Amino acid sequence: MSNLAYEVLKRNQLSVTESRKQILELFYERNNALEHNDIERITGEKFDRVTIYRTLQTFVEKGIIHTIPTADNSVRYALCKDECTEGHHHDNHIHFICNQCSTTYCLEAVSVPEVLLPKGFQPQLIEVVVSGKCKNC
Amino acid sequence: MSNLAYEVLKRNQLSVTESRKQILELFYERNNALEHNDIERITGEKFDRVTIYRTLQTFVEKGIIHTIPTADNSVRYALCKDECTEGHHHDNHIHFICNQCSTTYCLEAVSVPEVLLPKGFQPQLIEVVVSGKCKNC
DNA sequence: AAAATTTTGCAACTTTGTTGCAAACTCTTA
DNA sequence: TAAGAGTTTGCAACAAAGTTGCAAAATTTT
Ligand SMILES: [Mn+2]
Ligand SMILES: [Mn+2]
Ligand SMILES: [Zn+2]
Ligand SMILES: [Zn+2]
Repeated sequence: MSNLAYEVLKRNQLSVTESRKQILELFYERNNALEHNDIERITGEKFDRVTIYRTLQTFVEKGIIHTIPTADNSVRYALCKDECTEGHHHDNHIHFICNQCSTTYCLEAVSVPEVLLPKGFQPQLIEVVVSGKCKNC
Repeated sequence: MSNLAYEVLKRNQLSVTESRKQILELFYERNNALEHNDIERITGEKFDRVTIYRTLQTFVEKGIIHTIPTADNSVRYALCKDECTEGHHHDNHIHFICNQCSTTYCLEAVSVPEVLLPKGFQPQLIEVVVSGKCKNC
């Protein structure tokens, strides 16, 4: 819905522009992770590459989307839950990357497991990325 | 020791060349993860950028080193344990990246925790990357 | 020591990401 | 609802990261 994107932008004190609206809508429609490149491809030539970079960066800063670490060096982005706010991400779920269709899922139902670190190491953030075969492959 | 690198290359049926020996020695000396860029910097202008790319790629294929996923999009490499062989990595440890000194550790002592996935998802590889403050910071 | 094989370095190119700036757009306020 | 202030966009130019083909150099085999 066009309205959701609008509301989210407003709530985050962002000017509502065509690029921001459409890129955000894309995330709501697809409901899985996207890379810069996907967005460029899907939106066609509509927005400048630089605009897409800047939009994604803004969304990350505002806590609207988060990045997902991958073994190859691509950067993927996915929607945050509502608890994330400017400068403070509170995502506590793991990620799944399908080796076949390469879809990337946020598995909100699976929370990050405890890990016991050696003496002297103080954890701040734990990222778990599982790869394998997804439910559709 | 120059000899260790030599042996490892031989065991993996790789021709022993200056670049391979020196890059591999670097991993043994430093004993933590390195990125392409580190290697270029440390070895000075001695080897071509392309050679470093190709050497790292070869080492990964042979199971001599493995890559470590990171949230920013840098690619880090670290030595594998002996059980890794051509085409088959058997690393079962987690990684720690220090936010202060940005050193990346393979925590061999900490094994990857179990994760229970939703129905339909079949795990093949689980990557755990913890970031925070390391034992030296 | 020569021949066969592999690796290297170079050049040229692609892809990815960054920056400064004027023009276009969005928001505010009267 | 129109002008002005502020923000965002697209372009150009650049920098960094990664890839490919190929001849020359090095390594391994015979
Ligand atoms: Mn996620
Ligand atoms: Mn490791
Ligand atoms: Zn799949
Ligand atoms: Zn540290």
